[in-house]
Amino acid sequence: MNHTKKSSITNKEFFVRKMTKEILSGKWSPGDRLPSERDLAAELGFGKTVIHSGYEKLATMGLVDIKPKSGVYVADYMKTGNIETLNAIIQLNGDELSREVTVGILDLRLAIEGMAFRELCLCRSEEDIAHLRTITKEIREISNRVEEDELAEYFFLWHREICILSGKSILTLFMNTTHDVSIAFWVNYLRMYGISFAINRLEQFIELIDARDGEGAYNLLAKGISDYLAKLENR
Amino acid sequence: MNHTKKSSITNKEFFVRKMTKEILSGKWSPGDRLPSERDLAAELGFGKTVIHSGYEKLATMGLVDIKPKSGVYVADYMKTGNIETLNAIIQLNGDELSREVTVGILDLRLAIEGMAFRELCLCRSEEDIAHLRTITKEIREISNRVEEDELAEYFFLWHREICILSGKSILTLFMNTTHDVSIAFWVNYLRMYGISFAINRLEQFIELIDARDGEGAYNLLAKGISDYLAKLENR
DNA sequence: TAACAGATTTGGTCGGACCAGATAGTACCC
DNA sequence: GGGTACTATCTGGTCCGACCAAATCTGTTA
Repeated sequence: MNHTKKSSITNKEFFVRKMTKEILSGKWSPGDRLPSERDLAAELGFGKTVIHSGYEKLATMGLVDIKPKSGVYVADYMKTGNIETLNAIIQLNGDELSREVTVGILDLRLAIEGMAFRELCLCRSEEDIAHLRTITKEIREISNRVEEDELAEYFFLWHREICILSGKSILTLFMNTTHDVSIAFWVNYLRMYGISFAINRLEQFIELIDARDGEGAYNLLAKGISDYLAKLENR
Repeated sequence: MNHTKKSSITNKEFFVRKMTKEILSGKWSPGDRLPSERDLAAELGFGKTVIHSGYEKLATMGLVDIKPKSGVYVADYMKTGNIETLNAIIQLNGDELSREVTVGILDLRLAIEGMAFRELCLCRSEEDIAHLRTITKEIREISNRVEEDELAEYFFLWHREICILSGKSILTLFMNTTHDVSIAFWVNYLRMYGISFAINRLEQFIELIDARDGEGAYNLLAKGISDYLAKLENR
């Protein structure tokens, strides 16, 4: 059983990817009944356990509805899907974000991070500032020797750190929920503005937090977002 | 194998709940290595498949990290968790929402639904208005004969309908992501304001959408949220 | 002390079995 | 002909015990 890409891919993963592609490409329509676990197991040569587990995964991705003792049906995922569904769609499209998706993400980021910035400015300690400076310095050091995917991850972690330091753990949990979709955004962002500009922006945020200027940090975030959207527009 | 509570509870559910309690109660610390699938299976008298499946579930809840061929480790869930983690925490606390969580949810709702209201006011058709009136009428009719949980579900669906009708499917996906946590909110809301007030509020929204007054709808939403928080404060 | 090789432990997979609810077909009765 | 009750079958859900390959540990060797 060789799946060409990685020999480490499991049968479950293979099945999940196969079905994801089939569903998102429109081979099946919402409401369609998918083959039973037994039939698929026999057809693909996998165990029923694998198909069962795979269907469960697809259900958490919002792509199928499992009706016990009845069957597995393609979900109306544009109505009932969730972030996981969005992640699947983005991955299939090769990390290309539509403008609509981008606007949606940035609106959420403004809500989440804006709140985090304000909270952090109220409670930030000297250690917090020092910590932010340290990880920013680290990003600058590694920035010219890592892939853009990895760098995007670091930028995500930097902004998540704001949520963590703010002490409002609920913000961190929401932030993590948008992880995959945020990475796709950061890759685009870094391509558009360049690494140097992006890191400078991080340092500007730190200065504002150091000065306990919550409104300033919020406004800088809002301005950065509207600039990005404008630049995206006349590209 | 009798678990006293419900005879219908599966071994997998039993295991997941047990581990969820143990992890969230602090019996294990982030980074701790949990017992191997085999050991737990032997200890609890379950099959290894059950434990395996249970660990997978706990991983999607963000409570554990599974390192293949190595072991299962308790995740630093307050840093790396997601919405699923939040759902687990809320369920363990008996659907009681802390003020911090409530504020976080409402901030997100304002971002998501506020955008949906504005978009809908730009593109709403006569059919949209008629549809909203219909489902609102349905809610009024069933409101005195269903459980509060079910009614909360209807209120969630009403607000999700705003996202769907707005045509911005990304908003719907985000909205669905907050489902569980939103239900907990709506139960609280309906208890606090009463059913009649809540339904009247829905009808006010419809009038504003009919008049294409996006700002008005946004402001009404924002006012409703700040009122709710204020009422929550001096309770 | 460092590196290699084998034994052990680990999560992942598999297929066969059983359960109980859903479903559809059939025979029956009014 | 239309409704009803029964039954055979199909479904997802669960469970077990065995096997696999990779990660890890251990003890020996150079």
